[in-house]
Amino acid sequence: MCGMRPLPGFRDFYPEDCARRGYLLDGWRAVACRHGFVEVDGPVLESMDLYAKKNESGAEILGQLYQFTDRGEREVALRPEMTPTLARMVIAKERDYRKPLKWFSIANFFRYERQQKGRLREFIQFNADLLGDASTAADAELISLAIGVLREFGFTRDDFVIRLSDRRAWMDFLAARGCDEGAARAVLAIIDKLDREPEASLDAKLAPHGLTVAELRAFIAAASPEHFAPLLDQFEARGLREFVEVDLSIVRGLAYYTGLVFEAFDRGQSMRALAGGGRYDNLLADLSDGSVNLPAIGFGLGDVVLGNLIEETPRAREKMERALGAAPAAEIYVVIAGEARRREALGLVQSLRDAGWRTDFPLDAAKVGRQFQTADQLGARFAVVVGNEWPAVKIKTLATRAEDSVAHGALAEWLKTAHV
RNA sequence: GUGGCCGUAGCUCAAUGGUAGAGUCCCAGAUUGUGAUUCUGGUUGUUGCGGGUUCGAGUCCCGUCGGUCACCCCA
Repeated sequence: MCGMRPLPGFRDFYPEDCARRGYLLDGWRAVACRHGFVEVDGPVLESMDLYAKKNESGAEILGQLYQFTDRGEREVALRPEMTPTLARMVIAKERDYRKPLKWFSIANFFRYERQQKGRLREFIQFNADLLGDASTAADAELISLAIGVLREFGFTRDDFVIRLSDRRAWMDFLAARGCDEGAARAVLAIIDKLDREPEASLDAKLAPHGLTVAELRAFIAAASPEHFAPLLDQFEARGLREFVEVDLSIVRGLAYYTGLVFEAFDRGQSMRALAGGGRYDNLLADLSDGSVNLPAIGFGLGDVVLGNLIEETPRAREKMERALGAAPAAEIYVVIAGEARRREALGLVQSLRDAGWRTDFPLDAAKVGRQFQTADQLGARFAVVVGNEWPAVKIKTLATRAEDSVAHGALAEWLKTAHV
């Protein structure tokens, strides 16, 4: 009310929302580290030049920037993606690091677009990039990370698939059909819409290039597996072959991709791509005017679509709920049964906290029944009752309602054995 | 930027153009030290906002803001 809502496309994170977000970020970070990637980050605010330089033709992209003039008269923008920042960082200090670079980042991004399912104006994205290695082994390593991230949340081959494609296959095909590079780019944009636009309208767009939808579909259907055989073998060796398939209809929208491109989809096809990426072997050289020439491959994965798919997939949702349930607001609730013992209870609370237990207690005098109810609602495993029996305390295991009694000095030991 | 649908209590939703309601949540209590149920009581509304039609508008019309979905775009 009172107009005190967050801006369109922006989110408040209440405790349960923060817990969910933490679950996603922890999973991303854990899997990336497990794959030998290290974390990097950059500023939320960047100079406009960083984006203007990369997208000479991208007036559309510039129009989606949160852009303004700062108090120092600088033209700046909130970051809409990680790649320009990453490219700048790599170009500046790449000689300080052994190759290949295996970097990942977890960052929030801002795009001024109308929101819809799976798309907001501020979102969080996991980005991973492998730089300085142009091999198929590097391709497989990066895509395996994408698979690993999705599997981490409980998804299986029944839930998602990575579609592999290669722009070089298309460029060779189109060159053989007489398209120059500019025409080929235009055709790629049309291929990107194959399933979304009526065939007749696509045929009309293809006519100037001497092509038809039928011919494109025939090429997609005839996708030569030999070309992908070395890559597919890498997944075979990792036991991940079932998570990938070749699909040349994937071309991705960005102009800077130079070869392999891929997208992750939910098997139900009920939402937009979960993740997408590809090779951009020329970008660093282009941005650094040739001074840094590193091949690179990377992908991004957003929190919004991933969160939606987790909610819609029972196996994944249950896994998340288990994880969140395992981290209650309090493990131990100290019940103060007699206010005369509040000082002793405070000392006990402090010692439990120092010992590493998530501990809570009532700030005000309250009925014992109410205190137990609070303990229950916080998700505590144990209630420790401090009252007349001091220096002994009662320990109640809330789930079983079993009660035990120990000297307060022996509580830490009791909890340690009970916890195992 | 374009279009469809939607906007009523904190939340989920009712109400033929005729007195704005239910459930839930939250708070308090049910003979003073034991939590899931139950019972009782209580708070909460400029019906998103602004105009218009009408004797009368939550309801119909226009605008606006927001939500949602699709187009555009997808880094």
